Amino acid sequence: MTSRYQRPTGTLDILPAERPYWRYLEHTVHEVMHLYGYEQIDVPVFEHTELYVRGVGEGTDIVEKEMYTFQDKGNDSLTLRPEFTAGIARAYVEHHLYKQPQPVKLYAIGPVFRYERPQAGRYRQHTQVSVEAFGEEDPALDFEVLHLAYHLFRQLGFQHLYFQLNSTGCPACRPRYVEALKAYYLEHYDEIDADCKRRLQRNPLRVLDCKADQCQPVIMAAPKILDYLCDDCRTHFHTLRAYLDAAGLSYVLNPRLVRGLDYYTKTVFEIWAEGIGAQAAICGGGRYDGLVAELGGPSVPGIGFGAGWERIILAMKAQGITPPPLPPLHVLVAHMSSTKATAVQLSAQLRQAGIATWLAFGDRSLKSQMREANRLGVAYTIIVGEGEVARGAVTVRDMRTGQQTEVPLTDVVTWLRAALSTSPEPAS
RNA sequence: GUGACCGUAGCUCAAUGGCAGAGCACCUGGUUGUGGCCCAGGAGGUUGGGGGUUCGAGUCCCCUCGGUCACCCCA
Repeated sequence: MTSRYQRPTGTLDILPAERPYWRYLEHTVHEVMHLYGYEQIDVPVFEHTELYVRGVGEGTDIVEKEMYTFQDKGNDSLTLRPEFTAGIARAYVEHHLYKQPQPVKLYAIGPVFRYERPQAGRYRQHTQVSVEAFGEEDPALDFEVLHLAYHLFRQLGFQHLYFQLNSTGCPACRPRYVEALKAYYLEHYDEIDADCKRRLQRNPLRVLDCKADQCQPVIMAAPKILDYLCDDCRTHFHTLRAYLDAAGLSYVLNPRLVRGLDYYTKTVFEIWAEGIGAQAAICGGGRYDGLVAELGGPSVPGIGFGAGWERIILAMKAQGITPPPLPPLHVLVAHMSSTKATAVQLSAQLRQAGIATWLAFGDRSLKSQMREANRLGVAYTIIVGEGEVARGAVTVRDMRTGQQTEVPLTDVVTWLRAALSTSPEPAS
């Protein structure tokens, strides 16, 4: 049957079979965040449109063509969040968190929305964990954030990931670099493709990560931003690298790494995974020292990153990382149709006693109910048979050994608790 | 927004323009009340939708919807 309704383009239903990945990610993220002293925050799924225009930047693709913007009934222009950082920075300012001891270290988990053409690892609604630390310019904080990301992925079981690191300078030094880059590109104007000609006008730094073969020689010989950093940025970057090197956190120095959001300053980084298509970045972020001020707050530095759940899961599958399975049910209650009433009451008692129970429905053969029990992987099947009920008892079958025991109804809970505690690993 | 490829059973896929099929999954039986393995049987389809060509369309053509992948860009 073809379904009358289907999910909107670029959205995902996460069916039970997929859930273990999500549960595992969520669990691991909370654990690692706590380990590094980060606290969870939740911000609205939509904000005033202006926040993103100011925060993310007017000329960015996100703002120009990817936002889900709508008018509400009060004629306010609202936008489904296309990223977390602006909303979290807004909350930081709105609740005067800059008056608390700094740095304020936060993380958030939830859906973000961008109107894009879907492809491998890219969806219109996707899930991110966003990590943000405000109020500290010490490169030790950059190190901490990078190390947190590294730790998170190691904890998840990743072996082969590629850390990409760069510095994009600050308002003091970046303009000089952009001028130099533009001048260089104008000299090579007829060697670059149409996209790059357009980038040169709109967002010059982006020419650096052009993928067109034609542009590669030009990129290779282009001026490097690291040669243009001001003293402050250079010192910051070198200190961070020293910390990373000492910690044995290996990375690729990638002078072509630039990011599409306007707020980034100094440190920028991404983590790439293989085997998940063209959208290889499972994590991306950097420092945004001007953002809080841009949003009307005090001049407070910040750094953070976002990591995309769906891409992480793709990468896990590509690398053969499987999440721990959910625990199966403890018991299935099977019955003859004549004993169903007893079975129904027993299932309620078992659940009240904390025993995970599947009740067989309908009037089916015991064979069929046993097959169901086998499929569910329960440790025990409780057979509510006529003879047993007449004696005030049930038969309990150990699904691993096949051994059966008649247990008085009044003792079933105690019996099962004892049995389940001695054999926590159910039959599979 | 641009481009390429693809829509057949719940899933993965067959079917030269000529009877819509297989494997897996599901259900039932093989045991008057017993799972897995095995065996037998069953159910399940508007071939995404609409139009056209043709004696005849899953197959060819057009439109449309959807998916996938890539570009742009991003997690």
